[in-house]
Amino acid sequence: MNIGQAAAASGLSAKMIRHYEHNGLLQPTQRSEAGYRQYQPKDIEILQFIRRARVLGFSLADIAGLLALWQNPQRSNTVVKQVAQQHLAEVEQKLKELQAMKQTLQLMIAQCAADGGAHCAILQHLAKPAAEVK
Amino acid sequence: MNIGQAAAASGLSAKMIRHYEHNGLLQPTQRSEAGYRQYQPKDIEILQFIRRARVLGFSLADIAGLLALWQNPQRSNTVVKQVAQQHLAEVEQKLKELQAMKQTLQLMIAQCAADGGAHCAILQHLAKPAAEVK
DNA sequence: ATGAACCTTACCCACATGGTAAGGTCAAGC
DNA sequence: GCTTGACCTTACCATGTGGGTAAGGTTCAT
Repeated sequence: MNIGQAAAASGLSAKMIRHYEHNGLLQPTQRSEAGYRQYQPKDIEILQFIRRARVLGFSLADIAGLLALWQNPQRSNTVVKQVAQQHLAEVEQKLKELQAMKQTLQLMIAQCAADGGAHCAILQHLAKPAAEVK
Repeated sequence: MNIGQAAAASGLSAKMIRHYEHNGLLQPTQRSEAGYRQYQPKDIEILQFIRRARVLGFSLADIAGLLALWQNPQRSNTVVKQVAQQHLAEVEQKLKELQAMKQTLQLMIAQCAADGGAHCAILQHLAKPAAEVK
Protein backbone atom coordinates (compact mmCIF):
# COMPACT_ATOMS: atom_id res chain seq x y z
CA MET A 1 0.00 0.00 0.00
CA ASN A 2 1.42 3.38 -0.98
CA ILE A 3 1.31 6.46 1.20
CA GLY A 4 -1.72 7.95 -0.55
CA GLN A 5 -3.81 4.90 0.21
CA ALA A 6 -2.48 4.77 3.76
CA ALA A 7 -3.47 8.41 4.14
CA ALA A 8 -6.99 7.77 2.86
CA ALA A 9 -7.34 4.69 5.06
CA SER A 10 -6.11 6.44 8.20
CA GLY A 11 -7.63 9.88 7.80
CA LEU A 12 -4.23 11.56 7.91
CA SER A 13 -2.56 13.42 5.07
CA ALA A 14 0.38 11.89 3.25
CA LYS A 15 2.32 14.94 4.26
CA MET A 16 1.72 14.32 7.94
CA ILE A 17 2.55 10.64 7.70
CA ARG A 18 5.96 11.58 6.34
CA HIS A 19 6.25 14.19 9.08
CA TYR A 20 5.48 11.63 11.79
CA GLU A 21 8.06 9.28 10.37
CA HIS A 22 10.59 12.09 10.26
CA ASN A 23 9.84 12.94 13.91
CA GLY A 24 10.37 9.39 15.08
CA LEU A 25 6.70 8.73 15.81
CA LEU A 26 6.71 6.03 13.19
CA GLN A 27 9.33 3.46 12.30
CA PRO A 28 10.55 3.96 8.74
CA THR A 29 8.57 1.61 6.54
CA GLN A 30 9.78 -0.73 3.86
CA ARG A 31 10.35 0.94 0.51
CA SER A 32 9.61 -0.28 -2.98
CA GLU A 33 12.46 -0.47 -5.47
CA ALA A 34 11.59 3.04 -6.58
CA GLY A 35 11.73 4.29 -3.00
CA TYR A 36 7.99 4.44 -2.34
CA ARG A 37 6.95 3.82 1.24
CA GLN A 38 5.01 0.56 1.65
CA TYR A 39 2.32 0.26 4.33
CA GLN A 40 0.86 -2.89 5.85
CA PRO A 41 -2.56 -3.19 7.51
CA LYS A 42 -0.82 -3.09 10.87
CA ASP A 43 0.67 0.29 9.95
CA ILE A 44 -2.80 1.62 9.23
CA GLU A 45 -3.86 0.74 12.76
CA ILE A 46 -0.93 2.71 14.10
CA LEU A 47 -1.82 5.67 11.91
CA GLN A 48 -5.40 5.58 13.11
CA PHE A 49 -4.18 5.43 16.69
CA ILE A 50 -2.18 8.57 16.04
CA ARG A 51 -5.09 10.35 14.44
CA ARG A 52 -7.42 9.57 17.33
CA ALA A 53 -4.85 10.75 19.83
CA ARG A 54 -4.40 13.98 17.84
CA VAL A 55 -8.16 14.55 17.88
CA LEU A 56 -7.94 14.39 21.66
CA GLY A 57 -5.20 17.01 21.58
CA PHE A 58 -2.26 14.86 22.67
CA SER A 59 1.08 16.30 21.57
CA LEU A 60 3.26 14.29 19.23
CA ALA A 61 5.64 13.70 22.14
CA ASP A 62 2.79 12.29 24.23
CA ILE A 63 1.68 10.13 21.32
CA ALA A 64 5.17 8.74 20.92
CA GLY A 65 4.98 7.66 24.55
CA LEU A 66 1.48 6.23 24.21
CA LEU A 67 2.47 4.29 21.11
CA ALA A 68 5.44 2.80 22.92
CA LEU A 69 3.19 1.78 25.80
CA TRP A 70 0.62 0.37 23.43
CA GLN A 71 3.21 -1.83 21.78
CA ASN A 72 4.79 -2.91 25.03
CA PRO A 73 3.11 -5.98 26.53
CA GLN A 74 4.85 -5.21 29.85
CA ARG A 75 3.18 -1.82 30.10
CA SER A 76 1.48 -0.55 33.22
CA ASN A 77 -1.88 1.14 32.79
CA THR A 78 -0.89 3.41 35.66
CA VAL A 79 1.61 5.14 33.40
CA VAL A 80 -0.94 5.49 30.62
CA LYS A 81 -3.43 7.00 33.01
CA GLN A 82 -0.87 9.50 34.25
CA VAL A 83 -0.19 10.69 30.73
CA ALA A 84 -3.90 11.10 30.07
CA GLN A 85 -4.49 12.88 33.37
CA GLN A 86 -1.64 15.27 32.73
CA HIS A 87 -3.08 16.09 29.33
CA LEU A 88 -6.55 16.49 30.76
CA ALA A 89 -5.17 18.98 33.26
CA GLU A 90 -3.66 21.01 30.44
CA VAL A 91 -6.92 20.92 28.51
CA GLU A 92 -8.77 22.12 31.59
CA GLN A 93 -6.27 24.92 32.06
CA LYS A 94 -6.79 26.11 28.51
CA LEU A 95 -10.53 25.84 28.98
CA LYS A 96 -10.30 28.15 31.96
CA GLU A 97 -8.31 30.69 30.02
CA LEU A 98 -10.68 30.60 27.08
CA GLN A 99 -13.71 30.88 29.35
CA ALA A 100 -12.20 33.94 30.98
CA MET A 101 -11.62 35.44 27.55
CA LYS A 102 -15.14 34.61 26.48
CA GLN A 103 -16.65 36.20 29.53
CA THR A 104 -14.74 39.45 29.16
CA LEU A 105 -15.38 39.58 25.43
CA GLN A 106 -19.10 39.10 25.95
CA LEU A 107 -19.17 41.82 28.56
CA MET A 108 -17.34 44.26 26.32
CA ILE A 109 -19.50 43.44 23.32
CA ALA A 110 -22.68 43.88 25.31
CA GLN A 111 -21.55 47.34 26.38
CA CYS A 112 -20.72 48.47 22.85
CA ALA A 113 -23.49 50.48 21.28
CA ALA A 114 -22.52 49.76 17.66
CA ASP A 115 -24.45 52.81 16.56
CA GLY A 116 -21.77 53.96 14.16
CA GLY A 117 -20.41 56.50 16.62
CA ALA A 118 -16.84 56.91 17.79
CA HIS A 119 -17.52 56.14 21.46
CA CYS A 120 -16.71 52.51 22.07
CA ALA A 121 -16.84 50.53 25.30
CA ILE A 122 -14.56 47.89 23.84
CA LEU A 123 -11.74 50.30 23.09
CA GLN A 124 -12.30 51.96 26.45
CA HIS A 125 -11.93 48.64 28.17
CA LEU A 126 -8.70 47.85 26.32
CA ALA A 127 -7.35 51.31 27.09
CA LYS A 128 -8.24 51.28 30.78
CA PRO A 129 -10.16 48.26 32.01
CA ALA A 130 -12.38 48.57 35.05
CA ALA A 131 -10.41 45.78 36.73
CA GLU A 132 -6.85 45.50 35.56
CA VAL A 133 -5.99 42.09 34.16
CA LYS A 134 -2.46 41.03 34.90
CA MET B 1 12.51 55.82 29.08
CA ASN B 2 14.46 52.82 27.77
CA ILE B 3 12.90 49.61 26.57
CA GLY B 4 13.50 47.77 29.84
CA GLN B 5 11.54 50.34 31.79
CA ALA B 6 8.83 50.40 29.15
CA ALA B 7 8.62 46.63 29.44
CA ALA B 8 8.30 46.78 33.22
CA ALA B 9 5.72 49.54 32.99
CA SER B 10 3.60 47.77 30.40
CA GLY B 11 3.90 44.17 31.54
CA LEU B 12 5.37 43.09 28.20
CA SER B 13 8.88 41.79 27.63
CA ALA B 14 11.46 43.95 25.90
CA LYS B 15 11.74 41.21 23.33
CA MET B 16 8.07 41.42 22.45
CA ILE B 17 8.10 45.20 22.25
CA ARG B 18 10.82 44.99 19.63
CA HIS B 19 8.84 42.27 17.89
CA TYR B 20 5.69 44.40 17.81
CA GLU B 21 7.65 47.27 16.36
CA HIS B 22 9.16 44.98 13.75
CA ASN B 23 5.67 43.71 12.85
CA GLY B 24 4.30 47.18 12.33
CA LEU B 25 2.10 47.10 15.44
CA LEU B 26 4.08 49.99 16.84
CA GLN B 27 5.53 53.03 15.14
CA PRO B 28 9.33 53.07 15.44
CA THR B 29 10.20 55.20 18.44
CA GLN B 30 12.75 57.94 18.75
CA ARG B 31 16.27 56.70 19.42
CA SER B 32 18.97 58.05 21.69
CA GLU B 33 22.33 58.92 20.17
CA ALA B 34 23.52 55.43 20.99
CA GLY B 35 20.52 53.95 19.21
CA TYR B 36 18.46 53.08 22.29
CA ARG B 37 14.70 53.18 21.81
CA GLN B 38 13.08 55.99 23.80
CA TYR B 39 9.55 55.61 25.16
CA GLN B 40 7.10 58.30 26.24
CA PRO B 41 4.19 57.88 28.66
CA LYS B 42 1.86 57.80 25.67
CA ASP B 43 3.77 54.82 24.29
CA ILE B 44 3.26 52.97 27.55
CA GLU B 45 -0.49 53.34 27.16
CA ILE B 46 -0.26 51.79 23.73
CA LEU B 47 1.83 48.92 25.07
CA GLN B 48 -0.70 48.31 27.83
CA PHE B 49 -3.48 48.33 25.25
CA ILE B 50 -1.61 45.64 23.34
CA ARG B 51 -1.05 43.56 26.43
CA ARG B 52 -4.71 43.66 27.41
CA ALA B 53 -5.78 42.71 23.92
CA ARG B 54 -3.31 39.80 23.96
CA VAL B 55 -4.73 38.61 27.28
CA LEU B 56 -8.10 38.45 25.53
CA GLY B 57 -6.53 36.35 22.79
CA PHE B 58 -6.69 38.85 19.93
CA SER B 59 -4.16 38.12 17.21
CA LEU B 60 -1.47 40.67 16.45
CA ALA B 61 -3.24 41.38 13.17
CA ASP B 62 -6.49 42.08 15.03
CA ILE B 63 -4.63 44.29 17.48
CA ALA B 64 -3.09 46.30 14.66
CA GLY B 65 -6.62 47.00 13.46
CA LEU B 66 -7.92 47.81 16.93
CA LEU B 67 -5.02 50.18 17.55
CA ALA B 68 -5.71 51.97 14.29
CA LEU B 69 -9.37 52.32 15.23
CA TRP B 70 -8.47 53.50 18.71
CA GLN B 71 -6.28 56.25 17.33
CA ASN B 72 -8.76 57.28 14.66
CA PRO B 73 -11.27 59.87 15.90
CA GLN B 74 -13.45 59.09 12.86
CA ARG B 75 -13.83 55.45 13.86
CA SER B 76 -17.13 53.62 13.94
CA ASN B 77 -17.81 51.45 16.96
CA THR B 78 -19.66 49.10 14.60
CA VAL B 79 -16.36 48.02 13.11
CA VAL B 80 -14.80 47.51 16.52
CA LYS B 81 -17.72 45.40 17.60
CA GLN B 82 -17.45 43.26 14.50
CA VAL B 83 -13.81 42.52 15.21
CA ALA B 84 -14.64 41.58 18.79
CA GLN B 85 -17.57 39.41 17.76
CA GLN B 86 -15.51 37.59 15.18
CA HIS B 87 -12.87 36.87 17.79
CA LEU B 88 -15.48 35.77 20.29
CA ALA B 89 -16.83 33.31 17.74
CA GLU B 90 -13.35 31.82 17.33
CA VAL B 91 -12.92 31.56 21.08
CA GLU B 92 -16.26 29.79 21.36
CA GLN B 93 -15.27 27.38 18.61
CA LYS B 94 -12.08 26.49 20.44
CA LEU B 95 -14.03 26.11 23.65
CA LYS B 96 -16.28 23.56 21.97
CA GLU B 97 -13.33 21.58 20.72
CA LEU B 98 -11.63 21.58 24.09
CA GLN B 99 -14.82 20.59 25.86
CA ALA B 100 -15.20 17.63 23.53
CA MET B 101 -11.62 16.63 24.27
CA LYS B 102 -12.19 17.01 27.97
CA GLN B 103 -15.30 14.86 27.94
CA THR B 104 -13.67 12.01 26.05
CA LEU B 105 -10.54 12.18 28.17
CA GLN B 106 -12.55 12.04 31.37
CA LEU B 107 -14.49 9.06 30.09
CA MET B 108 -11.33 7.19 29.14
CA ILE B 109 -9.62 8.00 32.41
CA ALA B 110 -12.62 6.86 34.41
CA GLN B 111 -12.55 3.52 32.63
CA CYS B 112 -8.85 2.94 33.24
CA ALA B 113 -8.19 0.71 36.20
CA ALA B 114 -4.66 1.97 36.92
CA ASP B 115 -3.91 -1.21 38.83
CA GLY B 116 -0.49 -1.62 37.31
CA GLY B 117 -1.75 -4.21 34.80
CA ALA B 118 -1.33 -4.16 31.05
CA HIS B 119 -5.02 -3.94 30.22
CA CYS B 120 -5.87 -0.31 29.56
CA ALA B 121 -9.16 1.22 28.52
CA ILE B 122 -7.39 4.35 27.31
CA LEU B 123 -5.18 2.50 24.85
CA GLN B 124 -8.16 0.39 23.79
CA HIS B 125 -10.12 3.51 23.08
CA LEU B 126 -7.31 4.99 21.00
CA ALA B 127 -6.87 1.73 19.12
CA LYS B 128 -10.55 1.18 18.41
CA PRO B 129 -12.94 3.67 19.93
CA ALA B 130 -16.53 2.69 20.62
CA ALA B 131 -17.73 5.53 18.41
CA GLU B 132 -15.31 6.48 15.67
CA VAL B 133 -14.27 10.10 15.76
CA LYS B 134 -13.69 11.58 12.34
C1' DA C 1 4.82 6.87 -26.18
C1' DT C 2 2.45 10.02 -23.78
C1' DG C 3 -0.15 11.96 -20.02
C1' DA C 4 -2.26 11.69 -15.55
C1' DA C 5 -1.75 10.55 -11.11
C1' DC C 6 1.13 9.25 -7.92
C1' DC C 7 5.56 9.34 -5.30
C1' DT C 8 10.21 11.53 -3.57
C1' DT C 9 12.99 15.28 -1.02
C1' DA C 10 13.61 19.89 0.27
C1' DC C 11 12.41 24.11 1.06
C1' DC C 12 9.27 28.41 2.87
C1' DC C 13 5.12 29.97 5.48
C1' DA C 14 2.04 30.61 9.55
C1' DC C 15 1.71 32.13 14.90
C1' DA C 16 3.59 34.29 19.29
C1' DT C 17 7.25 33.84 22.05
C1' DG C 18 11.71 32.33 24.12
C1' DG C 19 16.63 31.69 23.77
C1' DT C 20 21.23 32.76 22.49
C1' DA C 21 25.20 35.03 20.50
C1' DA C 22 28.16 38.85 19.65
C1' DG C 23 28.72 43.23 20.27
C1' DG C 24 27.91 48.45 21.79
C1' DT C 25 26.68 51.77 25.84
C1' DC C 26 26.06 53.70 30.27
C1' DA C 27 26.69 54.62 35.12
C1' DA C 28 28.72 53.64 39.52
C1' DG C 29 32.62 52.82 42.22
C1' DC C 30 37.45 52.62 42.82
C1' DG D 1 40.63 56.59 33.83
C1' DC D 2 39.36 51.90 34.16
C1' DT D 3 36.62 48.05 35.38
C1' DT D 4 32.32 45.90 36.12
C1' DG D 5 27.70 44.88 35.60
C1' DA D 6 23.47 46.02 33.81
C1' DC D 7 21.50 47.50 30.05
C1' DC D 8 20.87 48.01 24.98
C1' DT D 9 21.41 46.57 19.80
C1' DT D 10 20.72 43.24 15.75
C1' DA D 11 20.45 38.67 13.99
C1' DC D 12 19.63 34.14 14.07
C1' DC D 13 17.47 29.53 15.75
C1' DA D 14 13.67 26.86 18.05
C1' DT D 15 9.10 25.70 19.35
C1' DG D 16 4.55 22.62 17.22
C1' DT D 17 1.36 21.17 13.71
C1' DG D 18 0.47 21.48 9.78
C1' DG D 19 -0.16 23.69 4.59
C1' DG D 20 1.99 25.03 0.19
C1' DT D 21 5.15 24.65 -3.55
C1' DA D 22 8.92 23.27 -6.48
C1' DA D 23 11.58 20.08 -9.10
C1' DG D 24 11.97 15.76 -10.20
C1' DG D 25 11.22 10.35 -10.53
C1' DT D 26 7.61 6.33 -11.12
C1' DT D 27 3.67 3.82 -12.47
C1' DC D 28 -0.10 2.67 -15.19
C1' DA D 29 -3.57 3.06 -18.65
C1' DT D 30 -4.63 4.49 -23.01
